[in-house]
Amino acid sequence: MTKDLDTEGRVLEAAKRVFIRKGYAGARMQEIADEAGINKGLLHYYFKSKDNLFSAIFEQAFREMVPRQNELFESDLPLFIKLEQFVERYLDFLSEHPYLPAFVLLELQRHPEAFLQRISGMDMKPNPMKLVMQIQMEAQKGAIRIINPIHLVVNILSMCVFPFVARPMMQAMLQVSDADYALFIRDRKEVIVDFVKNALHPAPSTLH
Amino acid sequence: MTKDLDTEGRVLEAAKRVFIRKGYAGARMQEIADEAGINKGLLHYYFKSKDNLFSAIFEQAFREMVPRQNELFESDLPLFIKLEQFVERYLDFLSEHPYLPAFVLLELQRHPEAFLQRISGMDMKPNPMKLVMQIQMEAQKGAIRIINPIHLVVNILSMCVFPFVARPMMQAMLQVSDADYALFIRDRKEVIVDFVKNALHPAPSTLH
DNA sequence: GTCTATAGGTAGATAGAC
DNA sequence: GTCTATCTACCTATAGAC
Repeated sequence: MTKDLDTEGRVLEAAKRVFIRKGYAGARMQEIADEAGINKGLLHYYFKSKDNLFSAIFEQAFREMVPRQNELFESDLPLFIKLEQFVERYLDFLSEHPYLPAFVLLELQRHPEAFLQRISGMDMKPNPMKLVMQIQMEAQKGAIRIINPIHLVVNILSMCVFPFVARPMMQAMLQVSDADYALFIRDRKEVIVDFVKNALHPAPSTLH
Repeated sequence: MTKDLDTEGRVLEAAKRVFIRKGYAGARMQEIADEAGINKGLLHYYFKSKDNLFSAIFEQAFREMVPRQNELFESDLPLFIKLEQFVERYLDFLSEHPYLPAFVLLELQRHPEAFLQRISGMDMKPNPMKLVMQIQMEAQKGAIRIINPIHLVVNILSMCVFPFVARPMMQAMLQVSDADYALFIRDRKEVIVDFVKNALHPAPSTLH
């Protein structure tokens, strides 16, 4: 599957696998070379240092995660249609890259200075402001309950992403196999959409 | 503040700080020794190896996080009271230990074999079954909407924990300072409780 | 218990042959 | 471009004086 790539491409593929599995500190240049089917010397020929190689991988991973969020933030669809589309697509994407969120979020937490400024130079900071405006408009029209839009966005992202970040603990808690967890995630598409729709329903709550 | 502890206690405190900040692979025994105000040799006198020391720290961190979840799972209070109490207390706890969830969840993801079996020997696996039963009862009575209880539990945990795991990205997205983020978290207590209550409201949704 | 010194291994990086 | 061999630095762990 990686046989048709040139050497630099194979290195990037291998580095991505190893860095995502082990993190920056746990990754070994030797292991990346082994997975790419080359030797250490050649690694440094293509990427001068471990830092360089990691930056390339991290930026790529970040570029994969964030534009999917911007789908939610920047499309012009009606609110609930947008919500459905986003949850559907994002959960599909995360199911195909289940270790990506933990990698991005954790490395971000461990090297905040270095990367936050690199990201600002990437002009792809997630920008939820358009969505925030849309939510406020809907609330003013009375179409949905009044809610702080920022918290709503964070709630949606939380329910989508957290099951991937916390997967080992969730699986231990629920005592389910890998296959069953995949089914569980698939079910969440509908569950999350319904949950949010109901939470936004404009009828006043009489529960206490 | 750590002056009144004996050496072993100071080592544990220092190790916890360093491991949580850097992770297992990124932590250095030298740094732990420095933070504890002793030298490397003495570290090995108390804990034979880095692995040993890490296990002690990880188990302690795990023991701090999980019983708080069990508060939600095992108390006998009415559903919504329990929910309010849990969100309030868990967010307070996480605010005091903001880096704990990322540490536990990530190291769990990177050493699944070793720790999942250790945890099963700790007889403190989170067990949500009692809460699941309670949710089913309430739904049968018609007091709340019919919902898969497992997904409801995961939704609640997600909305509480995710903002701490994803903090750097959230702060970049929302462009808020550390102090403002603390206020944001404080606001979430009420937001999450309201959001869940409304989502569970038994009135049928007419939105589309 | 606490220290210094160092062994033993491995990491990232470079030099140079082909 | 790709390899082998090697340098240098650092990390974990141990030995042994006090």
